[in-house]
Amino acid sequence: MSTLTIGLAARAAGVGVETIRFYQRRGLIARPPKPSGTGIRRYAPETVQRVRFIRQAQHLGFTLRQIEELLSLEANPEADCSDVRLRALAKIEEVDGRIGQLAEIRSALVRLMAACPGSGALGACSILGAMRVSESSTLNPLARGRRRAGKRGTMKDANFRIDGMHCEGCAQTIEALLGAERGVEHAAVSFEAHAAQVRFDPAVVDDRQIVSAIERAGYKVVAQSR
Amino acid sequence: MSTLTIGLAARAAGVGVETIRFYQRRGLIARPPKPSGTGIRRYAPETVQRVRFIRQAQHLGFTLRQIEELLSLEANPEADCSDVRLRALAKIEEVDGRIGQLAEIRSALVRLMAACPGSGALGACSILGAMRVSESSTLNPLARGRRRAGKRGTMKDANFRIDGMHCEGCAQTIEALLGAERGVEHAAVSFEAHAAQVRFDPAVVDDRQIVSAIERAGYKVVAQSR
DNA sequence: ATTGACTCCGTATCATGGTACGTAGGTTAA
DNA sequence: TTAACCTACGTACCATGATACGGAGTCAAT
Repeated sequence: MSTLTIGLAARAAGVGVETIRFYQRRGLIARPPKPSGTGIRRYAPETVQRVRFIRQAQHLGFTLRQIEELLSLEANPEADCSDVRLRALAKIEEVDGRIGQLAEIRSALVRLMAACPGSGALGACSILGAMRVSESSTLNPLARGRRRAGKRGTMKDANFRIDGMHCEGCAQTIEALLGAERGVEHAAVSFEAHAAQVRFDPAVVDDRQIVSAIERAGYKVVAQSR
Repeated sequence: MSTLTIGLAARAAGVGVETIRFYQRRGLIARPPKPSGTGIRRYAPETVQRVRFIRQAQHLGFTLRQIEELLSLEANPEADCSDVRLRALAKIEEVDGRIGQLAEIRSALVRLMAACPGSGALGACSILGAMRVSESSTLNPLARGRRRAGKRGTMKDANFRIDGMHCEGCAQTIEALLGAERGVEHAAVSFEAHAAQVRFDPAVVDDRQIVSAIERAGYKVVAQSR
C-alpha cells in the first residue's frame, strides 16, 4: 500500500519526524486518519509533496505563515496566478529592503575599517570610537577631523574608471575610503558612471596611491583621465 | 550628584528601563551598588555611554554576544586595535554571506516571476510549480520545456550593453529572463562586461523585443552591436 | 500618613522554526 | 513472549533581543 507511517513520510520528504508533527500543529499539513481501531496514522504520498513544497517555499524566503497563505491559495479554486505573483513581488521587495539594510551596515563597517589605524592602542581605534559616540550618532568618523587638506591652487583633479562596483553601496564605500586618504581633498564616486572624481594634493599623494587605495578595497581601476 | 537612577539612565541612553535590566542580566553592564542601606541602585554616567556603545554596535550588525566580546576587549589593556579590526572584518564577511544568500533568493524569485504567465489558473503558475518540485530541486522552471528553439542557420547573434546591473545576481536574472523569451536560443549575460550576448531567431523575435525584455526588468540597454 | 511615581527582582511572553524529552501504547522479528 | 523499535501527544527547550507583569519596597511631596 502506498500509505506511509510518519517516519517513512518524514524520510521521504527529507525532514525529521518532529518537523512533520510541528507542521501539523501549525496547520500546514493535515493530520491523516488512524485506520480502523489502530493508533497509528497513515500518510498519503501527497503529504510528502506538501512538505517538500513547504521546504521549497522556505528556500525562497517565505515564512511558514506566508506559506500557509500560499497553500490555501493553491487549494482555492477562485485563486488566480496573479495572487501568487503579487506575493512573490512583495517578497522580492522585502528581500531588497533587507539587502539594502545589510548594504548600509556593510558600507559603514568598511568606512570604519578604512579609517582604522589597524594596530596600536584601542583608544585610537576608529571602530570602537564610532561606537563610543557621545550624543546623536553619525557613525561617520571621517566627517570630523579632516579639515587638514592643503593650500588651494596646488590641487589636482583626476577621474578613475572603476570596475567591480556592485551597487550604490560600493560607490559610497570607495568614496569614504578615498576621502580618508592623506592628501585627498574631495572624492565623488558614481556608481552609475563606474567612475571616481578625485581632487588631491599631488605634493602629498599621487595617482598610483589612489589607484592602489581603490584596488585594495577589491575594485579594479580600468582607466584614468584628465 | 551625577549618579542616576535606572529610569534616568535609561532615558539618557534612549532605551527602556527593562532594556538596562536585561543588559545587566546578560552581563553586558554591571549592577551598580545600592548606596548605604538604601534599596535603590545608583548608575554612573559611564553606564549610559556603555548602553549607547551597545546600541551603536548593534546598528553595525553585531549581536549582543559579540558586543560582549568587544566590550571585554575594550577593557583589556593587552588588546590591540587589530583585534577589533579582525572582528569588523569577520562581520563584513558575515554580512556579505547573508547578502549573497538573499541575492540568490532574489534572483530565484525574479526568475520565477519572469516565467510566470501572470494570470490564469494556478496549475500553470510557474511560481507554485517551482515549489511543487517532485524530486531534488533545481528551482529552475526554465531548464525544462525549452528545447523548442528553431532550425539552425536562421539564428542571429547580438550584443547588448546594459547599465544598472548591481551584481552577478542581476546578470543571472537577465540571463534567465532572456532565456525564457520566445525565439531566444541562447543568452549569456556578463556582469563584468556589462553586456549580454544573445542568439535568437529573427523570424520569431526581434532586437526591440529583447531590449524591452531587459528594460522591463529594470535595467537599461545603452548600446547594441554585431 | 497617604498618594503617586519610581525601583527591585524574578518570571513570563513575543516571534521564528524547529528540536528534544517523557510517557504511553503499537508493531515486528527472534 | 519479550526485546527493540516505532508511533502519538503534550510540553519544554534552543537562540535572539527584547518587553511585560506582579508583588514588594523606596522616596518625595502633600
